[in-house]
Amino acid sequence: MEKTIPLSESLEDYLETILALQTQHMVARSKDIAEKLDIKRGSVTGMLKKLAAQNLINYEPYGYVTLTPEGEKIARKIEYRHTVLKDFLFRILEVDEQRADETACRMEHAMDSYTFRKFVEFISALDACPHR
Amino acid sequence: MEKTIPLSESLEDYLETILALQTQHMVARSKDIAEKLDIKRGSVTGMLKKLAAQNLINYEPYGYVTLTPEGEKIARKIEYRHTVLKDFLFRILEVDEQRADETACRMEHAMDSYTFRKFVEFISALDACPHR
DNA sequence: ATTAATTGTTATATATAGCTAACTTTATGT
DNA sequence: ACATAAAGTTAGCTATATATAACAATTAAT
Repeated sequence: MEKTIPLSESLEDYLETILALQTQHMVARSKDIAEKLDIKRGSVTGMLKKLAAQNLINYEPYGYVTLTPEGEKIARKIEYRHTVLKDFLFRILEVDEQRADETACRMEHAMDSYTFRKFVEFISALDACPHR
Repeated sequence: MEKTIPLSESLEDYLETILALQTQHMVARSKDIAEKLDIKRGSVTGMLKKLAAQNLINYEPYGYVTLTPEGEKIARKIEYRHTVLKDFLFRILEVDEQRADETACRMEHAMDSYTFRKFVEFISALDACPHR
């Protein structure tokens, strides 16, 4: 049983970004991670090592980065939250898309799983309600 | 025009806590701030200096702490967000109160003012809707 | 195949925010 | 008033996450 240290927001963002890049290009390159997160290349290396140390990514120096199954699980969770939150902000609150995206990015780390589940139920109920 | 450096989440939490203590006891004591935030006394001093340096609190070594008008303005904003978010989580999502409180604590820093305004409008509309 | 450009890494430095432990100041109890 | 307790401060340490700049490896171009 590997102890599951809760990940920092930063590390969660890295996983989410790696998933997105992997989806587009099969693998993630350090440079692209840096660009997406608006972080310098040099800083990325250290974070990749941390993720690798926790078995969340496959990382070899100078190699491509891919998610391990555990890493992908977490990344998909964050990605899902991002999608749901952005949809709420954009479609329901009618916030402009860029702002919705940025705000979702921050909010996605703030809810525990239980609360998030309740939130999803709430949105479903809302969408099912014909009176709006 | 003082440049308004955006405050860190931590500093916002300090202001919010100081407001709460000030409301209860007229002034805030370092020890009580430490307790509320679950942070050691020693750590609080440094943060109070930062807040004082930005003119958000009145701070004299060994003295009581109070909010300046600017500090109070920010503190009330955060407090309001906390209230609204907690209410949403507790009353609407039906998350238990403690969890609602903790989650509100994290979410209150994640929304920009515009998005939050939209959120408040949304909740008002929701409460006004008789079909639920 | 060399050279040049790009990408990745390393080492060092910075900022934030926390802790501990020793110390100082202020407040309390008798 | 004096001793003790409580509160506040300080200095030094830690961890996280970033940046910069020099260097190494890889890739691309001719």
